[in-house]
Amino acid sequence: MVLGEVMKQTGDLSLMKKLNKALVLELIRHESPTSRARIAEKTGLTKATVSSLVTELIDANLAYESGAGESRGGRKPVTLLFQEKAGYAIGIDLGTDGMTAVLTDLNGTIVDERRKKNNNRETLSAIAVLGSCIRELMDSAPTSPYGIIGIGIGIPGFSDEAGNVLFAPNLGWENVPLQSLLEQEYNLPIVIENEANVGALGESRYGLAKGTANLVHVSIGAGIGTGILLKGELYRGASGFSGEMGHISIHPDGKPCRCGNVGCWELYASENALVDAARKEYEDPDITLDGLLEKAEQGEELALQLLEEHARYLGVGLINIINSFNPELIILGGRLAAAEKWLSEPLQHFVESRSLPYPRAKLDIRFSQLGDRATVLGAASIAIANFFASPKLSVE
Amino acid sequence: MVLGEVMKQTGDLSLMKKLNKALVLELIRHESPTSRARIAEKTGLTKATVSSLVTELIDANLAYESGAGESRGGRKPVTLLFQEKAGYAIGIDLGTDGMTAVLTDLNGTIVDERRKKNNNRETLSAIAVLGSCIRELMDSAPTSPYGIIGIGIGIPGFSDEAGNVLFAPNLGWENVPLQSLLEQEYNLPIVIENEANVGALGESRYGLAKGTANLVHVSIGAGIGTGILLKGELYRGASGFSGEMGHISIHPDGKPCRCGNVGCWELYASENALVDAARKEYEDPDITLDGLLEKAEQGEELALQLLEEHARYLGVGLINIINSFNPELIILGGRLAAAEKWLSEPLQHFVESRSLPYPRAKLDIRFSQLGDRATVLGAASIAIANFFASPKLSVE
DNA sequence: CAAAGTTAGTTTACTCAATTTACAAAGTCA
DNA sequence: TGACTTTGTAAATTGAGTAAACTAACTTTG
Repeated sequence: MVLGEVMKQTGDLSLMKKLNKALVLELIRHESPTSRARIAEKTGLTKATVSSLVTELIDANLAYESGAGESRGGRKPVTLLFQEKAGYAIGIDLGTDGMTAVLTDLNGTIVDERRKKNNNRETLSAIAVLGSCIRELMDSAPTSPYGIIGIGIGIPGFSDEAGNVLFAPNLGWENVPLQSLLEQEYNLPIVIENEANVGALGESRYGLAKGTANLVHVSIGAGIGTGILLKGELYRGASGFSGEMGHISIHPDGKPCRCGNVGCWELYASENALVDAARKEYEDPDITLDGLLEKAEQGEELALQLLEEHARYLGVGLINIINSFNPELIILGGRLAAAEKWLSEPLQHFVESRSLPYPRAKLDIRFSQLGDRATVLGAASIAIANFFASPKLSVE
Repeated sequence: MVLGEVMKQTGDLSLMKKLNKALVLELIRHESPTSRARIAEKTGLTKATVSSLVTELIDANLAYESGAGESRGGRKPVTLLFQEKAGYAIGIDLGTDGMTAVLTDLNGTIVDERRKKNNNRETLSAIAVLGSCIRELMDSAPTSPYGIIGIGIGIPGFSDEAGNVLFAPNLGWENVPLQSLLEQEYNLPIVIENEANVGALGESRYGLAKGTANLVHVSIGAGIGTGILLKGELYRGASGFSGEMGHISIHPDGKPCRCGNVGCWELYASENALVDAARKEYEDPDITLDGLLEKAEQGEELALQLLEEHARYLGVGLINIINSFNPELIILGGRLAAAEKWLSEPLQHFVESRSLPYPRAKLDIRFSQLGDRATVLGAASIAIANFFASPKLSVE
C-alpha cells in the first residue's frame, strides 16, 4: 500500500451524520440499557441531535424503547435497547476433517449450530457440505427485518482481499475462489479470513479479551497460528500474510521445516511436537494429547515432566512475541488450551524470568475459555461488523 | 488501552472543515505545484469549497500563489505552492557520546546543523549541551510567521507518552523527565521518541521508503533496535515498548543477554557481535568496523568470510520479522549499513532460501541511504506532523 | 482573426445536519 | 405543595458544502 494512493474521505454532511449515527448505535449496542439523555452526555452531542438519530435507528429496526428507567432526580428516562433480533449472521469454522457452523443474532449470541464431519481436503466435497450447513442455518433462522446479513468463514490458511483461498497447506487447497463461489450461490456478503485471525476477533469480542485493543491470539494445534489485533483491528500485513509467528525460528541450526526455514517455533511447541515427544518417551506410537493429559491427571511423573518441558518451549516463542509486539494480552487457544492446568504456572514463571521488565509490566497471558467457539464467533462477528459498516445503514 | 475508554470524535461542522482543510493542505504540500481546479478534481470537493479553503490557507501563511501554470486547453490555472518557510522545526539525535541537531523548514529540508561531542551518560551535562544546540538553532532560524514550531528528539531508549525517558540502557538514564524539563525552558512542543522509531519515520518520509505504509526499520549499531511503521503510523505497542526485536531469541540455549533472555538476535547480528568476532579471528583486540571493512575492500578472505557469516545471522532475524509482520519493506540502517556492499547479496540469498514464498512476494530489503540523517529528519518530522495536527491550525 | 469551445476560479442561492434556545412533561425532595 | 431536576421535543439559527450560473482567460478552428 502506498500512502495517498486512494483519496481520503472528504468531509460532508452525510459523513458527519454517518459518524454520529454509528456512535449512537454503538452506545445502544454496547452500553445497554441506556437512554437518549445518557447518550447525549457520553457523546457530547446535543439532546436534540440524539433524539433525531435515535428515531431513525428505531425506524430502521435497530433499536427499540422499553418502558421507563430509574430516575436520577427528575423525569424518568425512556430505556433504549438494541434490537439484536433484527438480523442474523452465520459463522463457520472450516477445519481439516469437519466444520462447525453457527447462526448468531446481531449480538453474536448463538441461536443454532451445526457440526459436520467431512474430509475437507476434497475441495468439491467440502464446498458441498459448506453449502448444506449454510442452507440449513438459513432455513432455521427466524424471520427478521434484515434476514441473514452475511457469512464469515475461518480457514486454516491464507486468503486475499477478494476472498480467494490462496494457500491452505493442511487442506491442500490452492487458489480456490471460495468467496465468489458462495456469493454467486447465496447472494450474501461472504468474508474469508485466517482462523487464527478470526479467533483473535472472537476472543476480543466475546471472550476474556473483551474490550482489549492490542492482543495476540496464539492458536496451538497441529501447527501454531497467530492472530494479531492492533488498536482493535486485525493486522493483516502488507499482503495478508502476517502472523506466521509459528514460523519464527528459535534455533538457527534446528530441524528443517516444510516452510523452508529451520528451527521453527511450531516444530517445538505445537500440539504435534508435544505428542511426538510423548510417543517417543512412552515408546507408544498411539498416545494422544488426551491420553497424555489423563496420565498427567493421575500424577504420572513422566507426563508432568513432558508438559513442563513443553511450557518452556512455548515460553521461548511467547517472549519473542512480547518483545516484538508488546501486546496487552496473549491468549493461548487451540486444542492445547486444554492443558492449561499444567502449562500455566511454569509458563508464567519462565516468561517472567526471561523477558524485559518493561514490556511485561502491562502484559497478561491467559488461556482461551471460548475454546473452539472463538473461531465461529469471530467469523460471525466479521459479518456483523461489515453489516454495521455497510453504507446501506449509514446513508439510508 | 481499552476500546471505548475515550469517546470517539463526534461529527460536527468544525470536524468536517478540519478534515477538508487538512486534505487540501496535504495536496498542496505533497503534490506541488498544483492549482485549485486540480485539487477539486482530486478530492471530489467542489471548486467553491476548495477556493474558500485555499484562501484561508493563504491567509494562514501556509500556501501562496505563484503566477500562472500550463494551460490544459483553457484558462491558465493559478499555481499554488506550499509555504515551507512559514516555520521551522528542530530535530535531534541524542547518541551516547554526542548529538546531532538540525533545523529544518516545514518540508523537512535541512537549513542548519550542529554536531557536538559529549559524554551523554552524564545526564546534566547532556541536557546542558542539548540546550545549547537548541538555543543556537533557534537563534539561527530565519524570522517566519510561526517561528520554531517544535522539537523532536530521538533517544536510544524508551519513553512514555509524557516524554519521560523511562530507561535508556546505553545512556544509563532512568526516569528523566526530559520533555517537561525542556518544555519549561523553551515553551515549545517537545516530543521524545525511540531512535529506531524515529529512524523509521525519517526513512518513510525522506528516504528510500517514501510513501511506504508498512515498513520495519532495523537499526544496527552497538545493539539492534527496530522501528515499526504500520499503515503509515508508528506502532508503539501497549506500553510503548514495541519493537524490541533485537531481543528476539534465535537460540533457546544461547548466550545470556543483559535483558534476561538468552540467545538474543543482537548478540549475534549487531555491529558489536561482528567486531567481536573479527577481533577473535584476527587475534587483534583493537580492530574496528571500519578496519574490517577496509580489509574486505582489499579482498582479504577472512574479512569477506566474516561478513558473509554475519549476513547469515542477520538473515535469521529478518526472516522472523518477515514472518511476524509481513512488511512491504525492511530498511537496514545504523552504522552497519556501511557494509551493504558485502552483506546485501548473501543476505538476500539467505532470506529467499529460508522464508515462506507468500510473505516474501511483495517484500523489499534495502539498506538505508539517509544514514545517520534518518534519525534527525525523523525527529523533526514528528514535530512538523504535530504542528499540522494541532488544533491551532485547524480550528482557527 | 473572430467565433466557438474549454478550463479556472468566483458568486449566489440552497441544502442539510448540528447547535442554541425555549419549553413541555414527568419526576424528586423538603 | 412548590421549587428544583431531569428527560425529551420543537423552532429558529448557524455554518460548511453543493449546485448552478457566471466571469475571466486561454486555445482551437474555420
